[in-house]
Amino acid sequence: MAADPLSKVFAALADPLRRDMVARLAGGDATVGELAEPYDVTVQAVSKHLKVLEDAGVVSRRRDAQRRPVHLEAAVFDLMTKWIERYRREAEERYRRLDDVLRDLPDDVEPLPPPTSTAPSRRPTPPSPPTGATP
Amino acid sequence: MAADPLSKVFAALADPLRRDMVARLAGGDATVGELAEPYDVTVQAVSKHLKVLEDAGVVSRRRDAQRRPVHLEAAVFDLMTKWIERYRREAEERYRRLDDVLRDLPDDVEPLPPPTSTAPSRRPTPPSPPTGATP
DNA sequence: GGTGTTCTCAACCAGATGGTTGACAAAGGA
DNA sequence: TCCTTTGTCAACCATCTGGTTGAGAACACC
Repeated sequence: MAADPLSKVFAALADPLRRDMVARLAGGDATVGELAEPYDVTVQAVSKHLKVLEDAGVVSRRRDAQRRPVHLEAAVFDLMTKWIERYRREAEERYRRLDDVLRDLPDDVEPLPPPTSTAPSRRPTPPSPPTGATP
Repeated sequence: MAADPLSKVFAALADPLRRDMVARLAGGDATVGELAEPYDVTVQAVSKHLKVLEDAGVVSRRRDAQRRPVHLEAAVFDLMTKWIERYRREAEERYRRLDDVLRDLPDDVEPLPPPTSTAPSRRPTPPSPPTGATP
């Protein structure tokens, strides 16, 4: 379970029940019992889910007597959006450039059938294999 | 594996090797062999990873003779950012309001010690239990 | 002190996941 | 035609995951 932060956040939100809890926590803190109430699972299961979310930094827990109010940490979302936006933008940029190329083609050139051949070996960096792609 | 789309996308990106492949695909399409090259795993393993990404709609594959060029589908990222931004905004909104309340407190009220008691039972809606939080 | 409430920990189980090897299909080139 | 390249499929294996039950810790209240 020593995964990188980004993997943990994505994995934490890959579960619909956990996403549902996050959605509810966006409306205010809640105890474990309150969170478990609408679901057809034991409190223990919910407690495990919360541990996953906490481990990923998505939520934090205080101590209030025997209760453990859960609090949504909106900050981690930045981590994801940054990663997503980075590569989305890069990909879109690439298509914009491709469009330019196609538009600027002199008329006597055949307009390329389907763009078959793989991108011209423009691999940006041999991205240091399994580092987690989190530069 | 009949998970909802959002779960599939999050799960697909929860693996560092898959995220790394996405990062590289943002720079241009690539074949399975090219993608596998920098990693210390078999081509079969990479093929499996690509199936996960394809199943989640993150990539698509063409057919080019015996090659299968892989293409990044930037569109699915919208799905994620929408979900993320929605609850991030909701949570931040909540804190803005909390700040307002604290600022507008009459001076004779004790400024609240550490904010201990759970949020005032303001659970917005019993959010239709295990629907997947994908409204 | 005893009781009830809230929550976590440990052990267990079924199913998913990520990796391997081996076989094979499909296409290009000798 | 035969061989090589490229990739998938199938079987197998170890580990992770999400659920359960049972036990117990920590605290409030009688």
